Amino acid sequence: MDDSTITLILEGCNQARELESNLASLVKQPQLLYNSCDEIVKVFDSAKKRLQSAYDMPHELHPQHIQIDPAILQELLQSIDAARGNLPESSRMINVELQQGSGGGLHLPAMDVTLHSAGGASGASSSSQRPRKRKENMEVRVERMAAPKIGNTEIPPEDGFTWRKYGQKEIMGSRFPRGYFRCTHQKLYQCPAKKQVQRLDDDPYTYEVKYRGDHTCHMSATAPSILPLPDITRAMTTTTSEPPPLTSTTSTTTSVSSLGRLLSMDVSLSGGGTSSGGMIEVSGSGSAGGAGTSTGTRNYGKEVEYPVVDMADVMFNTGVSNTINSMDFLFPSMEDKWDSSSRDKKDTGK
DNA sequence: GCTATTTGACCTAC
DNA sequence: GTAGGTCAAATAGC
Repeated sequence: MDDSTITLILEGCNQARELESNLASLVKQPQLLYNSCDEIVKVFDSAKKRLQSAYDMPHELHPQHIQIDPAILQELLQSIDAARGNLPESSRMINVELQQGSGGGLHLPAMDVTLHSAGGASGASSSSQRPRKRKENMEVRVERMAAPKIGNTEIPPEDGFTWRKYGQKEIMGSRFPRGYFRCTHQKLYQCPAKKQVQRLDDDPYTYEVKYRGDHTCHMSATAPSILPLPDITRAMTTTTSEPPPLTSTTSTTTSVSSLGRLLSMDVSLSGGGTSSGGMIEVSGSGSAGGAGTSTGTRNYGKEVEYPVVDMADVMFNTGVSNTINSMDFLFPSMEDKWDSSSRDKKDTGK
């Protein structure tokens, strides 16, 4: 390997570290943050090209996939939605590919995500249920998640939030009952987020999860952990899973695509596309939708921590980082989260 | 004792 | 009137 390539890589690492050290201030300046990311990507991209030509590497390596806390992904999508702005309806399709991994760390199940406005009159419901007018014009997000095929398949898939079950009901025409959950922090932070979890009749190993309302618990200064958008690297792990099928999307110019490149995942805006297994499909005119995130969560009292990788790890897809770096200052500690949780007293006085 | 889950009853949109 | 959604008392687990 020639020295110039190594120099280039080191330069990229330096820029990444610089970005890391300035991240706290850059989060308030999205444009600068974008530029910094773009510069780093360019440097690594250049190094990659040199390696490709020098070692006769295939020009398109198998994309390695980063697993993202779905909650963080939601926030990412929220930002994407905001960035998308006035794009025509037909251009609002965003495809994000999630790969069900087999390596270490928390591996999130492949899932389909569909966003649509609950108040939208034109959007025909995918279900046969009659439309039900909501009291609040809340956005409804529908996700499909794979249930564990071993162990307790009754446990809904982890999604990065803490939920409290408040009801379960047999649904007409469905073999499985529907579970009703609301955010654990509903009382403490008036968080309106709710979700419904139901197993599919035709596929008991798949859950359909409907999310209503946005998490506001993270907006409180004392709220449990939530990550600002740029912190998505916090919740990413790399995986050496099987090469996925290529996504067929037509990119349009947007910061999203660069962000996707940065994250080594396929993120693009397209004028169409289909949703298939493992594909996240976002459509509709989302507003302030998008739930918050957390770096860890409890599910039925069990906490799961999301592994962390360095940005350089992300870029090189090494997935070998085991260091908790200085980015930590950006994130509320799990201790804080638990302190908050412990303050979430039982809802009394009903 | 505190918190989460279960589950029958009740409320509400359609 | 019916089905979906929510409440809240009872219960379980730590």
